[in-house]
Amino acid sequence: MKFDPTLLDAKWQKYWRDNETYRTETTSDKPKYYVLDMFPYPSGAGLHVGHPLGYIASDIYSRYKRQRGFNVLHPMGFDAFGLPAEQYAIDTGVHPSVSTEKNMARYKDQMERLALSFDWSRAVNTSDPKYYKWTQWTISRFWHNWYDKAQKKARPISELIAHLEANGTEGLQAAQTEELSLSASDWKALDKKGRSEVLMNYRLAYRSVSTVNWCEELGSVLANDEVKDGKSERGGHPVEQRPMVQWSLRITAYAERLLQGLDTVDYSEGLKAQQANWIGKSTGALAYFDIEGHEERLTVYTTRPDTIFGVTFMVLAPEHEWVDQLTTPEQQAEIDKYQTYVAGRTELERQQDVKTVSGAFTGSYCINPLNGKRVPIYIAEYVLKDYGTGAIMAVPSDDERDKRFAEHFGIEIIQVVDKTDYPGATLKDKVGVMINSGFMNGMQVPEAIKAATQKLEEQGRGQYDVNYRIRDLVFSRQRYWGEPWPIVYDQDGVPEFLPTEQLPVELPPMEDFRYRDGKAPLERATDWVNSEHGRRETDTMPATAGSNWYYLRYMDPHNEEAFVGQDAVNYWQDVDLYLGGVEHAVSHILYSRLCHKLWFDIGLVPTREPYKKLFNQGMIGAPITSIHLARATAEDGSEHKVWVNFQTSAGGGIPRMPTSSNEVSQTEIRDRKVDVPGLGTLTIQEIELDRKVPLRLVEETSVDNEASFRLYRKAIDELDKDDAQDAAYFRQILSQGEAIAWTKEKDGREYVELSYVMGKMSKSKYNVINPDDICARYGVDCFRMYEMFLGPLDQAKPWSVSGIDGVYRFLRRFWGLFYDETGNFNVSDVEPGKAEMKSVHTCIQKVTDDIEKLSFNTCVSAFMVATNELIKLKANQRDVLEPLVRLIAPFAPHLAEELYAALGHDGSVHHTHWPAFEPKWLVEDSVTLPIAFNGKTRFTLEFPADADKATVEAAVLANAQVQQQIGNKSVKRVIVVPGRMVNMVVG
RNA sequence: GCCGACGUGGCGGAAUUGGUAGACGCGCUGGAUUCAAAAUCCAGUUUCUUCGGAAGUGCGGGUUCGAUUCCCGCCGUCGGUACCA
Repeated sequence: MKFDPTLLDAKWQKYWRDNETYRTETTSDKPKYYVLDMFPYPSGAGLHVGHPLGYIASDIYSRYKRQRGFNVLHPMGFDAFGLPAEQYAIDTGVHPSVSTEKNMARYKDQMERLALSFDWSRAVNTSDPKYYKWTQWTISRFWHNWYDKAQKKARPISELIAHLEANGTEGLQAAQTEELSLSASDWKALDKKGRSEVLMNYRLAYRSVSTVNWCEELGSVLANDEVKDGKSERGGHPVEQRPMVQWSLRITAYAERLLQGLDTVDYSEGLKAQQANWIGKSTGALAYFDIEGHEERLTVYTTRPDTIFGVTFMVLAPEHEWVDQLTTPEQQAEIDKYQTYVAGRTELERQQDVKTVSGAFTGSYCINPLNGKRVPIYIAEYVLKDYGTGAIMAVPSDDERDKRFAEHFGIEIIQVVDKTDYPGATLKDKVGVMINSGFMNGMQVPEAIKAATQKLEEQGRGQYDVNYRIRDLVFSRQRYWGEPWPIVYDQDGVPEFLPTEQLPVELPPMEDFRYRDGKAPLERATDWVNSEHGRRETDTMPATAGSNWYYLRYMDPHNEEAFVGQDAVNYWQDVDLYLGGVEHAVSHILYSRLCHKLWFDIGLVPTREPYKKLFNQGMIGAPITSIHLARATAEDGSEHKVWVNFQTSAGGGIPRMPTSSNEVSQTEIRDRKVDVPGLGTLTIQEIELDRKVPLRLVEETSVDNEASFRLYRKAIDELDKDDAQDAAYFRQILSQGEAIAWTKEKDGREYVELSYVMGKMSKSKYNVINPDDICARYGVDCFRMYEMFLGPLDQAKPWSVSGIDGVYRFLRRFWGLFYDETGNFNVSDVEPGKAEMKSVHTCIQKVTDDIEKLSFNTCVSAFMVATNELIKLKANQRDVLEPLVRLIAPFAPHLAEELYAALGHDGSVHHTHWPAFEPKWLVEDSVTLPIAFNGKTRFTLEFPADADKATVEAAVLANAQVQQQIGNKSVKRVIVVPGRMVNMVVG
């Protein structure tokens, strides 16, 4: 049989389907191993070559673990709810349920085609009512619980009610929206509505008025992580801050545990840092400042209580609730004016311009609790309402922003920390010696922080405090395509979470679900809203609701009694290896960790963390090529249309791979001159057209070792019928620059040089490279191994097809170990020699180690090395080749299956054991050691493998070559590292 | 600004706890085979060189018998994040 990958692909994929080779038992006597991929949103563009990188890696690992005797759970599903599907529906008129269904089928086909060993009987779809019944149920657990800070865990609301009935809020240490003070009789006196409002203050899923990111364009609020640079991550629409009634999850209750849990999991340092950063823990103190002429004391949070003697003014956020009371009649006009100014600023404006100092004086004064000094109270937008207490004590000597403010308003600056010993130190470094600070004078900063905090506490004017940057998770969206909140309101507007029997609350079928007139689309489904149980909530949940818990559903996907069965979760426990893109590193991981911790608290899951090990694969990008038509003027004043290449005209160097989903920023044209043959130097006036060019029309060449992309004139004619519109468009734009556009090659072909950047593959950028064509041409095994061979898994890399031939050659050579040139099976049962066995076992050791390290690129190279060696040895013995087949099975499943059968076995190679590494084959009689002089290797010498240090040293010194090197110098020292090398210090 | 990652041939990238830098692959050069091409096979391929060697892993120091690896200080690239008090 000759090597024909296309034939093998078809044959064995059918076999696997027919035999359900990858079916996973829910429980087993075998040890479990759970390998999870982040499930995709099924977009209309299908899979591109970037998607499978992580899937192939996790597949190899899963197959490896199966062969090591584990019961492996390796599932796949679809994250089908969310904005993209809905937006697509609005644009095209196709209902999201229809487009999603179609796209999922296509994704599944493509994944099966790549031989990914998913157990499809376990697939989930977040938009399926059978699934989102339980998504709604998971959120009910938030509703039915509160967080007890004393016990550091969630407890049922019923226990909170019992506490309120017995003691009111006395002794209650709960995570809450605001501090409540209520006696037991107060509680008992409350009616249903009143009690509901009190409980809402404690529930882990709660409704409140909060300042949210509102995006008018999308007609919905957005979570903090859905906002980038003051714009919506999806679509780049403007986002404003707006107070609204919203459902939220009380993630702040878990801030500390989410932070500490990071020490117990195997995530990369960078990822842990990102999570920790998002949680944003800081320690410091609250300080209470008396306000002249007022009863209340102003509370501020500071990380530097030691600098309190340097306080010369106070600042409140412009939206702070006390601003009105504190404003004196004389200052009223100024404060009003400033508040109006701030309210008119968008989030983006506020972020972009942080250097401008602005603020207004309220007219009121505070008293410094430690030195009694009278300080003025200002408002300014650099103080944020939502962080700390929304008010600060300003220390202009040690804070850059306070300093700018003080200088601008002519406020006194008092030095309190002598940092002469620490040049360049900032406030955050917390170093220096205290001066002008009363009892703290002479103390080092860390000591002074403790002293100041202690003093505040003693006097009842402050206390030690911990602050977290993380905000509660806004969990409402005013959109259609998501899980409805299963909440109904009675006549008095008291909300009730529907019981499990009444779930799921299904989305009503709607034709038109555009956001309109400031109302959520579901509000228009009036029959649905006015249900027999009461008026329904019309907000839906964000896309993260479904992905928070999907890893649990895979364990037991068809359970109709529970979100996951106890037996299943007790067996599978948690995810051992989680693979996915770095773009989900913060939000998705953090939110599902939150959910898991709640479920742990209430006894639903046995582990504290959902994902033991998390690995982020790098993105595969492709060039995004663009053509630019510019209007330019020549020196004689005549006007021309010219093609310009942004990179070359800007001299901007070689574009690199971005590693996130960020949009590629357009390079500015710094140098506005272009040379055009026959016209001289032209000055570019304006870019008239800027159009992405489909990558398949582009030829890549290399000019001065830099990649260069060219569009040839005749390529336009190759646009097929599907792209008739594009073809016409390109003809049109190309004709506009006709006179001077084309550069002629020697052979007469004409081209335009294109600008390019490396970026994420996307349909809209015309740079999607589809794996199907490559698989059809080289076979799936080759595609899989090539993707792994591209480089380390966690690194971002550009897709390049150059090099795939090398992998293809390797596979054919590997095949050639089993079959001769005429296609006859040619494996002998002769006992192999030592050299052959050494090759194989070197390979077994290397591949086994490297799979464990997820270093798949080096595995491929180990296979190549072994194959090259065995070909040289003309090895064709069964005992050499059979272990190799089992070893390569996770990488090239079709090839391995075929060869395994050819070797005379029944059943699948993927159900066999992993070849055992036997170190004895690597033992050599002699070793070759490098001989170095003063650390520089000169030559090598051979020694018996068991020679000790003294023997080697003696042999080296007796060697003629060594003596020649030494010459007339003397040997000062000889270092012998047995089995490694010899180094001689001569001089 | 802060946090994190990275920097090795023409290119993608290898190098166990510090121990022969450049594995493996691409590309390129030469050769074999062929009427010819493709495919395949063989050899070479860091740079410089007076052909003895010498230098070399972003730059400058340090530790060490020995540094791509460890330490200090820079430079550059990428990613995340930010009036967070």
